[in-house]
Amino acid sequence: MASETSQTKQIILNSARDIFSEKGYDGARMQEIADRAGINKALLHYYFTSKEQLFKTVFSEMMGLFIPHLLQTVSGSIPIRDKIGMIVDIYIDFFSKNSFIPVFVIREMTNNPFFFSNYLKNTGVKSDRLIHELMEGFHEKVQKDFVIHLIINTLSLCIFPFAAEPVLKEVLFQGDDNHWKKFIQDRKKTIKEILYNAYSL
Amino acid sequence: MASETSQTKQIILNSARDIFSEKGYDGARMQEIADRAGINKALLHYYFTSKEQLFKTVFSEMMGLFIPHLLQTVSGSIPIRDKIGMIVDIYIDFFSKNSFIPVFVIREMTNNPFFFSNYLKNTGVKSDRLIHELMEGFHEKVQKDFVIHLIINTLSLCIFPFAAEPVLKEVLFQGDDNHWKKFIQDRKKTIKEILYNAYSL
DNA sequence: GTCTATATGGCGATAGAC
DNA sequence: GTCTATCGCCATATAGAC
Repeated sequence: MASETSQTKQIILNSARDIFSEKGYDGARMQEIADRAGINKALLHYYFTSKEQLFKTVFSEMMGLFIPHLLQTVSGSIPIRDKIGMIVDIYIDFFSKNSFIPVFVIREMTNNPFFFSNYLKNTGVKSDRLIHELMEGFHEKVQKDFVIHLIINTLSLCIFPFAAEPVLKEVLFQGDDNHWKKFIQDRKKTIKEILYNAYSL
Repeated sequence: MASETSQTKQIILNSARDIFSEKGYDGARMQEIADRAGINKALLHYYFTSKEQLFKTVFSEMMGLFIPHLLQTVSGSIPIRDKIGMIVDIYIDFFSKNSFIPVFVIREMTNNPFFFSNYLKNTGVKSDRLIHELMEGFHEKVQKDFVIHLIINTLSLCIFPFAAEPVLKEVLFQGDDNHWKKFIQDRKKTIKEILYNAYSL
């Protein structure tokens, strides 16, 4: 029946998400995805005709987990200081619980940059409009590149630590997971201070 | 003769570096590496017994291109402000010319974190000593985590933009490469200002 | 050292029974 | 919807001539 169907499909998607996150598109094996889902390869191909189609579905699902919330915050009519603060909180909290996403996004964005920009295009995101909304948030007149630096600085400070987590945790904290978790929570405050300072907010 | 030998070997390594950078370990094909080197697969296996061995050689060679210079700067006896300034310049200049390295490092560090921490271990890098050297660079007494934030902030601001380059260039600059290059040169100044500001240097 | 040819295994995908 | 069995291809790696 229909509910059984979609349940199996969702189990496959969860399994695929885990494997693609861990191994990347090229490293992932359909067999491994099937194993983790507790089914066989044939059934996998019954629901998703190809590996690429499965991947695209997983990719869109992942983006949908945090992009809409983020866009809504950027477009909101609150002061720019609060916008930045909220975005930092959203990013750090979300990536703390889903630390595989930054790794996934960076790896696949370099493997196939058009998956990402097409996703944005298809969901109707206009980067130019977002940039102008942020520009208008400043009291004085600011240049476009000024705001782009702000965007990239925020993304860098929030995303990079998670992308590099395995090595940073190992090298700087000798693999101590509790220390790492505490450090990441500290980071919300640290990043906000840096950005408020840098942009006199 | 010996010089011919090592010349072929070096051509293979250059070729392998390009392909591994572009496609990652799993995406890279021995055939493609051989093609770009202008030889055949059999000869490739004559010089490097396995794909993994070839990869490890390339990886170490890449790390050797910028890690030593960086460590030397951190351990130097110059004021901390100058250290940070120099590190930012080194990173941005080097990655501008070798933009494949951040992508490569992030992808492979997540695929196999121990390649990286083993590399550091084998080259005798003591992260704890580096942290303490930086701590002593501040006039007032600072906590260890304070310096670790500084390190991660610097790495984030310098590395992330290159790791995300394909998407950022497409989404924020509509693929305009000249604008991107100009923007990256600006970034040296921007990053230094942010860090000097954040740490009252 | 460098080549052609081939072994060997694994992977994505399909056929077809139930 | 779910399974077993298998096809066809491609990738790494090796054998062996020159």
